[in-house]
Amino acid sequence: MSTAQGGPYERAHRPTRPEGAPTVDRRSAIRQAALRLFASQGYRSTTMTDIGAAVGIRGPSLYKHVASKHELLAEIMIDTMDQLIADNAAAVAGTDDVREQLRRSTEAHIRYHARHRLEAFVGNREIGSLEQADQDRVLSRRSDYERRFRELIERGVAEGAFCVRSARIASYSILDMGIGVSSWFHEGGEFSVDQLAYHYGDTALRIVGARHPGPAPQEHDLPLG
Amino acid sequence: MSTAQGGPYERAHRPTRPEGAPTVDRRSAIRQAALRLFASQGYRSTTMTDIGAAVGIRGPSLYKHVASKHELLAEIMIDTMDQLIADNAAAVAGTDDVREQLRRSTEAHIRYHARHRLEAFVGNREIGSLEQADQDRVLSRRSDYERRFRELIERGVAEGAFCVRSARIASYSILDMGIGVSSWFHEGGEFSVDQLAYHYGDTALRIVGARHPGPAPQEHDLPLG
DNA sequence: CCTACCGATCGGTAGG
DNA sequence: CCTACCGATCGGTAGG
Repeated sequence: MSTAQGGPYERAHRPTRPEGAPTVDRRSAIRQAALRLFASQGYRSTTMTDIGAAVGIRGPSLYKHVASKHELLAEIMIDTMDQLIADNAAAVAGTDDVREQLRRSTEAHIRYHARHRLEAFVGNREIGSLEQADQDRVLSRRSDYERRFRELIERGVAEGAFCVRSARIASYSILDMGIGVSSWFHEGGEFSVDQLAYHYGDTALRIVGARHPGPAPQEHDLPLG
Repeated sequence: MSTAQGGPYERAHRPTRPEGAPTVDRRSAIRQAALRLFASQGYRSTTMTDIGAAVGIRGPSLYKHVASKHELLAEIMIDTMDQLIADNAAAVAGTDDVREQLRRSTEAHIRYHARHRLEAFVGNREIGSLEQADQDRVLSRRSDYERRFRELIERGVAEGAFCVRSARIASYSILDMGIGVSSWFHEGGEFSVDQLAYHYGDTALRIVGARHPGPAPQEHDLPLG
């Protein structure tokens, strides 16, 4: 059940590293190990002993670097939402065209869920494992993030660029597709991250029934069109 | 949150029911309570004491009705996949038109995820909590289910009815949208289950770039079209 | 960074 | 269907 067990031997009382230098490094190693374990075994099934073993120390020694197991999970999930929001802000900042903004927002969404599969996966599965205060922090960020997509689509509809019955459901559709990516994507498969992002950018535009820009309104034969 | 709690009183040593009659009823009550608790707290955080309390008995008494906590989870998840596959088989059986088959498949998918939110939610979150043999059973059914959508889309492309770059990704997109529904849908909201299913049926046809049937090929202005 | 250990929890069994 | 309880696990602390 445990992981990087170097075997029960040659472990007793290895002296500390050359004096406190790589402590910062150590902390991120712990976080990374925790993330991997949370993703593969679940938060609840991962023990401090597991996390310690993954970085070569005992469970109780982790408390020199982190305050608690909860803190590790909360940090991962809050940072994930902050990154998604920051990426989205950058995506919409580059253009005024609502179609292009939706394409870039979707690409950023997909890129994050493909490149940071584990963070996204844990972030979506372990919300209920957070303490109330941290759960509130994550959920309010998630609401912000969802609103960005919804309002973008509403604007597209208002401008006549998009055609959907419900901007809310269209935004959920696009977001949920991306969340799914974090479950099945792996590098080295049929598509690269960039190809995947571009593909989903197109799909998002299909979902919202995007019409080509230009002076003359165009016809198309889509359902709901 | 709990169900048939008769209160903590009048509980000590109630004699068994009129001889083995409602045992079947009891068992499904236990299963329903377990499902609710697994969904809200997670499998690992739900105790046999919790489940027992939800049906008005003590934890150890559950073992008169179920073999183990694992069995409860495995049953829920396997039945869920069997139901999805059966619904899909019924959906495609009613017509030969590939567009209509995709629409009905998507509607059935959405309907299940809206009507059986908890089953779908638990089924997607707790795969890692299953024992190996049960996990294999669930994953092989899931593969079957995914293949049905993928092959349907491949056929649509071959017939010239659909236009996608990757049938696999298109099928994941549609399936993942549905999975998402089980996270946010609740009855009494903006849409009924039927409206939601119809809406997503349209969206699926947009995703695959469905063209209208008929002798004359038509033009449209979709990306990837 | 370690060992020793506390306090609490939990799935399941024994025996009635 | 109950109480009593076993065996195991776990997050975190004490003290070095």
